[in-house]
Amino acid sequence: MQTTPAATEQAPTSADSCSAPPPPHPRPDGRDSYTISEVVAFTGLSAHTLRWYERIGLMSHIDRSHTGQRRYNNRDLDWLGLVGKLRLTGMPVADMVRYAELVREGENTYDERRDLLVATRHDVLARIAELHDTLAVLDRKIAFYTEAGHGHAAERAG
Amino acid sequence: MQTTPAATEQAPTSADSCSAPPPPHPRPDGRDSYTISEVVAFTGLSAHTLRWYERIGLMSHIDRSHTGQRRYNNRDLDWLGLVGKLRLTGMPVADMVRYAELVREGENTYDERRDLLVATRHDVLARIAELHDTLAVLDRKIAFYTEAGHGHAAERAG
DNA sequence: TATGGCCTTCGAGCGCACTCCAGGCAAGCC
DNA sequence: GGCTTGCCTGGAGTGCGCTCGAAGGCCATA
Repeated sequence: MQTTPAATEQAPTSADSCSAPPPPHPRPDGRDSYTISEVVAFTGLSAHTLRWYERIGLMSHIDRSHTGQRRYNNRDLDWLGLVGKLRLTGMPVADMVRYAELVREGENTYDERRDLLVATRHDVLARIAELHDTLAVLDRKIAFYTEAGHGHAAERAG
Repeated sequence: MQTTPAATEQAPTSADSCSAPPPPHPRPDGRDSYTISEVVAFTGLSAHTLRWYERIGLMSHIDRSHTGQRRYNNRDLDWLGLVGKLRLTGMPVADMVRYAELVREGENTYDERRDLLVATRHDVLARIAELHDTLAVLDRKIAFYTEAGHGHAAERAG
């Protein structure tokens, strides 16, 4: 954020709020049991994806109704929230599965879990730095095109 | 960077410097013609990828030696630098190809190019914000595990 | 009873961004 | 000439993260 010389941070345009759909997480009300379609609504993930997460061990087995249907609880939703965040960092699903396994193994994996999160944290910092770099490049190019549009087209830009 | 209460920024561990290979861009010396393998060394991309970029129109046709081998020039390297940055933003290759086409079409596409870059800039800001969010989550969890490791394991964390 | 809707499982398919292979040519060196 | 190295081409293959389809179960409402 601080590396951007050009362009004050104007209020999000409509196009902007489009690009980031309003958080599909209106979240629970007071219950602790949700059907898969409710979780779809909360998380924005597809039912297929939710079932797939369970199959690959990214989620522990979900409670079932007497008819065998999945009933997600608030802890499951919390977990999905974390998974969503980790996904944003670009962490491979396999690594998230690893973390999930550590959680299932119990408290004696605290150290390993911490290490994993710390490593992820470093990655995130690195990605943020990269993005700031990129932002600087974009700002230079945008400035160029803005200049050029204002009349005197001069040097050529990629 | 500013959202991190826990964990002082210790010197990168060896594992860390591994995860981010030192910039594979020692860049040119004084020439303006490079073989594909030199470009591989500069960019860290594979020769396969470089040829593929050309095939799909992400790079304009590269000069050839009298024997038909590719000879990249400094402008090509600059372009690859930009492509590398855009790639970091998660921009799809197809969009980059679109931008490349605009560049090839000439100066009358300045406005459209600018629009595209501005849109990308918004995306980048959004991603940075997401990553800061994620960082906050990671820091909370890391703090929890650090606490817990120091003796009193209490509440349970995901 | 039947219709619709949402659920189940298993397994195949898809889109993206590469990645690799087979087969071949040209140049340089012994 | 023979060998190696480096590059060429077109096209097939890979890995990831979903995404979808087929075939069927359960159950509420008409």
